[in-house]
Amino acid sequence: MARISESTVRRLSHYYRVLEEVEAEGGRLISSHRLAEREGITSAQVRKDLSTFGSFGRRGLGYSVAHLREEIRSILGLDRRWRVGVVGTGNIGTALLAYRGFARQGFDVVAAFDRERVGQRLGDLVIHDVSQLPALAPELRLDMGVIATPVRAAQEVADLLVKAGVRGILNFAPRKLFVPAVVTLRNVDMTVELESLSFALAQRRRVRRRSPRD
Amino acid sequence: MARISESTVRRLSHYYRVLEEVEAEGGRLISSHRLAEREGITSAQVRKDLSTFGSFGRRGLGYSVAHLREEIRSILGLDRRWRVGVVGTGNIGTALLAYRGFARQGFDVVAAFDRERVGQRLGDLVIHDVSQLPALAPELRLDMGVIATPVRAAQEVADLLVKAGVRGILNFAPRKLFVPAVVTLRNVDMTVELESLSFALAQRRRVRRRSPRD
DNA sequence: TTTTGTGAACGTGTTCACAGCG
DNA sequence: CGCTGTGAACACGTTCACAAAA
Repeated sequence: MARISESTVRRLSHYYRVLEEVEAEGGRLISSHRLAEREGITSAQVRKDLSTFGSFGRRGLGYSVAHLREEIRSILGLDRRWRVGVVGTGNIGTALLAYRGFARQGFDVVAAFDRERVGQRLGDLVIHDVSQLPALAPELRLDMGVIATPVRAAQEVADLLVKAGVRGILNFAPRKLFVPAVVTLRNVDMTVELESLSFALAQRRRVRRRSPRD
Repeated sequence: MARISESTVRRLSHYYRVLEEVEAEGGRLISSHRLAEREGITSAQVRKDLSTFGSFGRRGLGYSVAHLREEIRSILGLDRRWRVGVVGTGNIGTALLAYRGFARQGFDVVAAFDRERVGQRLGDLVIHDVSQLPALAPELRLDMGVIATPVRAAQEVADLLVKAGVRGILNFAPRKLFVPAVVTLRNVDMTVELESLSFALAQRRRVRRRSPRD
């Protein structure tokens, strides 16, 4: 199979969500055009993305909503359950633990770690000290780890998670992390997003000043 | 000025953070090579990014840490303060309100909205009902809005923020929002990130199964 | 006739490689 | 000699446009 771009995978997530909605609304067929419309992209993009994985549509008709949803579900690996450990139980960590949507989509948070708050309950879980991660690793069998700690602890936690055998890490700390190539890393960096907004707003202002009539 | 890519701006944020660190460590000069190393990218990328905005380096020497940091600060619009309104005071909204780092970088959260919890205090702020947004808009003079509400309210809140005159929106709700072109929109979607991890992990497994000796 | 699936064309972002300058 | 700044080459993702199929 040809290499699949990160952007294709992200769009697959979006298609999946739209399909869930359309299905709930009772739609049975959907064209690439309508799917594209709801995501604000082109229909060619939708067809190209989907064709990477197979021929799911029927010419002249479109895609079966239920069937396509099921295909994407399988492609994204949402047809199985993933064991997730969350490190850091501040607001972000808590948000992840609280959001029922994740459990519904196959992500089970099976352990929560923090340096403080050890022993406290958080939902069904008891908070462990981060130092317990290596000892608990064999029993937890984590697939993924979420880093929701302060910046300064992030790399150390990443190392611990890697040693604990996770194959994916979702990092919320605003810092570049280094992990072995076999471990997949995704970053969510609110600082970058806010600064990118700041740039866009400052930029408009600059452009307007420089060329008031363009 | 040539069109500036989204990825260049995002890297600028990263450079900025590295420069702050290096400065704190007492470094006075930095080469594109060293800067690149800390971000895990190529030095050509660093030079290309920076050259979009000017010639900040000195051949044979590198970049002055303090000067480059200041230049990027100005480019990103962090040399002024932005008035931010947060809608939704669940875990995500609270995280934003609580994180001191934002205030330090020029983002002042000047209002918090929610449907529930109206009248409660959150830090320095009193929570208002979302319906009060139009009435409060002239006095608040918001530059940006953060949407940290449940999915179903997100588009409605976006419309309210646009009417309130914000020029930038940071959206945490996992749904495509439609806003006028003059308003800049950035999305943070944890669902997409988790599903992209899930894909990567499922993918490795598939690849391994298909070609055990490659 | 409608809509998919897909090569070809296009555009954008990244990397190369080296001239230019300190 | 070292490191920046930058055209040229390259790689990759997106859009076009149309043959194929229902």
